[in-house]
Amino acid sequence: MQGRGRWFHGRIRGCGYRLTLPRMKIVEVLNSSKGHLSAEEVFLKVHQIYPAVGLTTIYRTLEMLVASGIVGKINAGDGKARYEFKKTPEEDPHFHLICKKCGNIINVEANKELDKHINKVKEEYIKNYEFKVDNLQLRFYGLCKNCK
Amino acid sequence: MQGRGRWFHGRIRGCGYRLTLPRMKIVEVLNSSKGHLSAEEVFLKVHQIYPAVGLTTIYRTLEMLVASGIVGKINAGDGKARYEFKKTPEEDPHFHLICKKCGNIINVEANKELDKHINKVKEEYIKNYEFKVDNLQLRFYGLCKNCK
DNA sequence: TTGTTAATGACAATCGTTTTCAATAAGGAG
DNA sequence: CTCCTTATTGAAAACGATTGTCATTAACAA
Repeated sequence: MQGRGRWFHGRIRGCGYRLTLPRMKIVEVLNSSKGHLSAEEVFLKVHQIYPAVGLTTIYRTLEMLVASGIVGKINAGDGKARYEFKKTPEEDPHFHLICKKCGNIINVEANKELDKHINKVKEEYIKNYEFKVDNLQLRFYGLCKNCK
Repeated sequence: MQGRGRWFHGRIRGCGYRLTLPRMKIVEVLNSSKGHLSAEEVFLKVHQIYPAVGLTTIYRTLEMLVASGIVGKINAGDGKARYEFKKTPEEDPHFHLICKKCGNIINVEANKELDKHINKVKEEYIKNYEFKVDNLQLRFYGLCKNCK
């Protein structure tokens, strides 16, 4: 990630946003964190390396990063949104296992076979319902290894 | 729905809840409404036929109905939960088309083929991640006919 | 009919998120 | 490098959906 430069810096500039200190710190934290973080979790982590940051800036920057396609946002249903850094600029289709108890979110690879079938019905829906599909989410709710 | 009695009355009693007037009115509204209603939309509709009702009761009753399996709850990501009445006591697997603009939710039938494949990967996840899957959601986000 | 207790409704409180606004800093023009 | 415009910032207040509190009411078992 150091070698060919950080793709997301260019992406931020390319989308017409300024490359500011708080933004760099926020992306840095997201980049070095595993899993899906809530806005407050991001705030706490950023605050450790850049105490001047405000929670408002976290929210605004996260929205900006989502709009730029650098960060994914998912709403698991517990009232707080969670954000995950995208490792690559390309779309990387994956699904989620969401633990009803601890709220933890696990990424799972998009099975080729399944992916094909989902895309088939997607085309059907576009035709039958005249619905323009931008993106889709497949989620499995239940109990994770630790919470069972 | 009149013929063999209202299955949900028995279900409510069976789950240990009392059959009260506000509850009957709320289920009546849900039963006769098409689509997915927010708590406030339910409140406004119930208020027309039973003005004494309070918003708090709407929320509490909706949660109770979800817990009883009479109503489905879905969180489309716009900050407000939506509720839909289940026509039958059995699970009726279906997916959702969610309009990013107007927030409208369209139910679509669960394609047999797709359903089979989803269940296959579900079994995989249960094995590979030791994750107990209770239920799943497949959503397609985009623009509906009217909003395109 | 009565007594117990769940359910109700008004109101306040909570929580995540957004808005407002004056102060600051990014980065293009010169 | 310096200046100037304008996006960005942080603190605080506002917001909207939902939940808690509590005294009053009504289900329904006895």
